[in-house]
Amino acid sequence: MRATPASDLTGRARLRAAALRLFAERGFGATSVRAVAAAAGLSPALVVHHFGSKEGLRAAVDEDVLDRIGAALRDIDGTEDLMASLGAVSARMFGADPLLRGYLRRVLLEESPSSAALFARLLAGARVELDRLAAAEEGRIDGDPQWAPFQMLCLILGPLLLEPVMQPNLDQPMFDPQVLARRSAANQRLLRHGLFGATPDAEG
Amino acid sequence: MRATPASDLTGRARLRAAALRLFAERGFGATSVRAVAAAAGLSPALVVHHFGSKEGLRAAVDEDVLDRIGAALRDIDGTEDLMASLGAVSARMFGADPLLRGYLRRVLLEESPSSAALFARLLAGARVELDRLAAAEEGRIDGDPQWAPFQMLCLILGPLLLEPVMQPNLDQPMFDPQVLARRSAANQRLLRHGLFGATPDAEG
DNA sequence: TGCCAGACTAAACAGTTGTTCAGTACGTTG
DNA sequence: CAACGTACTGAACAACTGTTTAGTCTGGCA
Repeated sequence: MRATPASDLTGRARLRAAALRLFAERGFGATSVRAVAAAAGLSPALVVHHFGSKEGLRAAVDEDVLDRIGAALRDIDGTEDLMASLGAVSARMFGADPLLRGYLRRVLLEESPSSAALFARLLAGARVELDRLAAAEEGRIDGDPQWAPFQMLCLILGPLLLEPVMQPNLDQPMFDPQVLARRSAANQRLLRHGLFGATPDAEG
Repeated sequence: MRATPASDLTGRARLRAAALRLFAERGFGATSVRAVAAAAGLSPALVVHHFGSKEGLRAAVDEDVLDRIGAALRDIDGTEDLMASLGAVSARMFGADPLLRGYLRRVLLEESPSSAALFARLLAGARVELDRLAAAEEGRIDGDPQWAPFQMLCLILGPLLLEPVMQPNLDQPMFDPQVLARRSAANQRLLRHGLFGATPDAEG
């Protein structure tokens, strides 16, 4: 599928990749065009040749990242198993690439068209997911039904956003597939029964 | 004659306040010393005179912010009412000042001594809070007891971190005291019984 | 073969960056 | 009074910023 052909190892792609890394690590404002070019082993002038400006480079990186996430979300949309979908969302989206996580972190906490679009999509997904969960459960949501999807997103996105401060307090890598699966199971348990399980039977 | 020589309207304090605002709005890397000085109506050279360097200024702002938060947390430590404490944490800490929220957002998502110290403190608080909650409930935690406090922090910090992307999807100001109280009640309900309430009884 | 579009570069542009320096104003202390 | 420390300033510093320009190289097409 993803061929990664030579055509995508061109200067343009190298610059975008280097920018993703540096923007994720240092932030957009603190990253110079020269630093990006140097990291890609290319000339600074090539940035403006390919992307028009530094802002154009950011737009290209944004688009690339959002495309990747959009594709991951689309892949998941078909799933029917609750557990699998909740877990898969986290795994596919955020487990993948530490750089992607870092970049996403920065995107999500500013108000921009990109971030608004991404969050709207996540919110819609959370609502669908909640409906499924409600259907599997008895039915209606107890508390504030409008706030519930936001709570769900907090549980999913929280570890992503707080990774830098949470990780030092944990002994296992937060985005290891196994840990991630365990976490999404815990999230689901919390959403269904709260922390203090009403049904201590079932799953071991 | 300064109108109020009361130790905290001096140039030093004005610079710190201006820096807090600009760092919160644009980030540290994207804020120039000149911009800070101009916002405070002072000369750029005064920044280095008082704080040694731009980095020194950041340290001073960090210290100021963490002190404020530490004080707020200390005030709460005495509380006994569950609902009140969970709500009060959010209200006192984050409801207060939009600038503080913005700054905190940036601090929390990088790995630094400041952020590590702050999060460690929050984590300890969450554990205490959870113990209280568990005591009020029957007893032990169902799922992963080590992860539970992190989930709690996700619910509390999530809206803070995601404010810029969440707010456009809501019709009321997220950090309005009333909204905040409702949110913390919803969080507590979620933690106790999950989204699909087992006990639809009274509520305050 | 000649030719040209596109990838790519070195050098230079004007503006901004954090920081330094020399010096002024002023309240306190000797 | 003089001397001093401290808040504060404008001007200048070298280094860096994003961007421009003029030019070299290369692969494909006429």
